Amino acid sequence: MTETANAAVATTGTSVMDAAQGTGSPGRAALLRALEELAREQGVSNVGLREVARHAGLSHAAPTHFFGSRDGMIRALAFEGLQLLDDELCVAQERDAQLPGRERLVSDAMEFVAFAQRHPAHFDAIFRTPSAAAGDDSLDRARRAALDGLRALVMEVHAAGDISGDVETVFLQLCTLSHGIASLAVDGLLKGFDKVPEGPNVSAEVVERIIRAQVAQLP
Amino acid sequence: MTETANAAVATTGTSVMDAAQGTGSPGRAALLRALEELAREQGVSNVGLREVARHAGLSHAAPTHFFGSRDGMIRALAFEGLQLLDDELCVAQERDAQLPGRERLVSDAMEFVAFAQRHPAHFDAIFRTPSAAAGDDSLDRARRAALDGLRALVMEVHAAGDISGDVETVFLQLCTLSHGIASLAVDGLLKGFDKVPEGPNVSAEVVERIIRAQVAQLP
DNA sequence: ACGATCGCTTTACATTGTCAAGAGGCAGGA
DNA sequence: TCCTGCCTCTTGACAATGTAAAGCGATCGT
Repeated sequence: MTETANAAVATTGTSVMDAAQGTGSPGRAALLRALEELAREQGVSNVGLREVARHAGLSHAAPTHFFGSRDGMIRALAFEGLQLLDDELCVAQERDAQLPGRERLVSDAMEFVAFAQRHPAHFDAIFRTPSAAAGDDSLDRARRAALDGLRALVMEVHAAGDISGDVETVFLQLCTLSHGIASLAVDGLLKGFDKVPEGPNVSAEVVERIIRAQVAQLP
Repeated sequence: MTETANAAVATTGTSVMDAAQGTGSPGRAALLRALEELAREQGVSNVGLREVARHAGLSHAAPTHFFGSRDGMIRALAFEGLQLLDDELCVAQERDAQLPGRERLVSDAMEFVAFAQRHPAHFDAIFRTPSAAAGDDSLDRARRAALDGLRALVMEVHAAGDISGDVETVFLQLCTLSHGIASLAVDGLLKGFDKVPEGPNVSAEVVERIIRAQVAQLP
């Protein structure tokens, strides 16, 4: 039983996504909440297995029981985060369905950055701890699937004639730009720039200015 | 002597930059080389203090002797990397001095992600391990200084009339886009996209396509 | 010649991640 | 009813880690 625990959970669900929350024993959920809270302050890769257990009020071996290993625990948080990301992006796309095409692109990219700032621990686990996910292709697939929503939106806006140019390149531009903003914002590395006010997290206005400039410039 | 070792080194040099290589005892240099090699495969935050010492053929306490702590060791790698980044960006800017304005922007941004792919351990230490640098404002300042070259270039190109629009926003666009590409490329997260060939590291052509599209669209 | 500093090791200790072996409870079947 | 198995979780142990303190030889300034 090296990592069968989460592997089983990951392949049992109906969709690829509902792996994390699926069958939630109270202990398991408490551990994930503790991990999230600690990782939000220290970064995922700096939280310890036993620290999480202590914070959740359980014995030091509880995490390995549920997740198989420390990496398994982080993977579980990543899956939970992908589910969350998918949900939030879906409701945002619904909400903005009647906006003009380019506005929908702006909104979607902003929503991605907002997700990273709302759930920094999840964001970290999903996109910035690939070492913990090495050899787990299910996470790779889930990660890619979560981005398909944005890809589809780009194609839709392109088909409607609101933008032109190569669809995949536009998609890559939006992905990398959003990821860059989110990463820098979460790490507090955007603080030193002009026009970026200090504060707990980067204001949405700055994010919006960057993304809006980007989208407005699309061919 | 909590962290006086590197703090002393960091404030002794003539410039802010030459902190890492400055006074290099052979042991210290060997440790940094070992750290770089190990971090290039495992990621900075997954390499252990004793592992580095072993790899360098020294006793397990050698790193703390030179760097004060594990975090100090990572900070030292970050400073070394900033020096390196500054150098490489400078020679690139000289080399491209006679190119048209927008080409210089493209080249500079590409040089940044090339740096990240050439020196993933340094890139990681500089921009993606802020927890290790917490409370060390000298690293913050050095990080920002390293980006001033790009900012100056943007201002120059703007002054020459090759681009218009808000300079700081353009600068932020280029920074966040480059950082996003570099981060995803280093973590191997760009592999699953269409148009991105598989391989050890993302080909420069893809990077160029994204950045070139970005720059071409600037107002 | 001699103390001080540099470069590094040895020893020691608290803490971590992981494994094996349970303990207690709840379900279902005989 | 009792037995069996599973599910949740603990206890105990072990190797490995990060950090601190003390020490040891060489080199250097005085």
